[in-house]
Amino acid sequence: MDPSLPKPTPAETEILNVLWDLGPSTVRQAHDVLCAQRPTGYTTVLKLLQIMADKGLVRREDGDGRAHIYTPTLERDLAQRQMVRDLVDRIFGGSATQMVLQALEERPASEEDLEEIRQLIDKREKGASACASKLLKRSRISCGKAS
Amino acid sequence: MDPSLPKPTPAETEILNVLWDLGPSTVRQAHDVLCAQRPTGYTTVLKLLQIMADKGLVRREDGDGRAHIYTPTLERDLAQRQMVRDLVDRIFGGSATQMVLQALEERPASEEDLEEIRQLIDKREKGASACASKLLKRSRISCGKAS
DNA sequence: TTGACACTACGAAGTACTTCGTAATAAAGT
DNA sequence: ACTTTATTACGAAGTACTTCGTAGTGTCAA
Repeated sequence: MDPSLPKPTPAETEILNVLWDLGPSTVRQAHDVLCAQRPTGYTTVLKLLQIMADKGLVRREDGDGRAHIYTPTLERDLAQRQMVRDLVDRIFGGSATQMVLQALEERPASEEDLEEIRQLIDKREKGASACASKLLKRSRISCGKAS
Repeated sequence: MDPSLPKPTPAETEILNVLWDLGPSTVRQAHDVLCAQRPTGYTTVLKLLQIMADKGLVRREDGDGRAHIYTPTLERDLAQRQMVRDLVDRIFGGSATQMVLQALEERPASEEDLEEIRQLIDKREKGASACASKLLKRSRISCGKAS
């Protein structure tokens, strides 16, 4: 069903972002948004979408009028995960953890963000190994001073 | 000093990985390793390294014999961070948090890994909350949330 | 010295990516 | 019907990436 789609190129990724934001769109709609970000020719967007349709990155359907409607083949989060995977394989030796550490190093995340990540980890740990002892080890916000 | 080096291409990244693993190396050393991973011509590696030297991705020095010695310009972790940042900007709208969430979604990390991440978050949060509660003296940096 | 060898320099071919111009076509207005 | 307008199809130019072959050059041993 999904015979491993090709990795979108930079220009293609830009278009995918627009489609994910807008939902199924015509060339014109995509072009208008894209053009607001960066001067772009209409036929450039058209061509890109045609190529992407050939590659299977987008689906092309007929709309009311003559304009076609383009829809990304993959959901945004799925595509994101694939791209993350690609990066992890290429430069982190397959260790997502290493990448996460670098990512957290790079940008100061807000407290809410950190909390969100923490919750995901909690869920993970709970699910991954139902080791009861681990659960006790968990303390919410550590209020102590330096470690 | 570091006039924003160009982003390494896939083939260049492969070579950088080898150089980071091996340390400063000759073309032959890099080629041997690379060739073990995937059949590669010697002059291909040579050419790539020459191009990378032109771009500033590697430094080229004279070795004992005729062979030059190539060294990555950037430390591995720094380069990794740049590439992460690039990905985050291109497909996560600049939110490293979103990427971390997807990364953790994608691959089941080991418990040790999760613990490591948790510790980093703890350190982070402590820094932030310490700023909020303890160091409220206005003489310090006014600490809004991390922007 | 000369031949063998290792390394470098250079060029060129093949592919992919990006961009746009032009022509063809269909819809809509006058 | 005819002109205008919006859309698609196609091709082509320019750049970048990847790969490798060939030629040049220096080193060392016999």
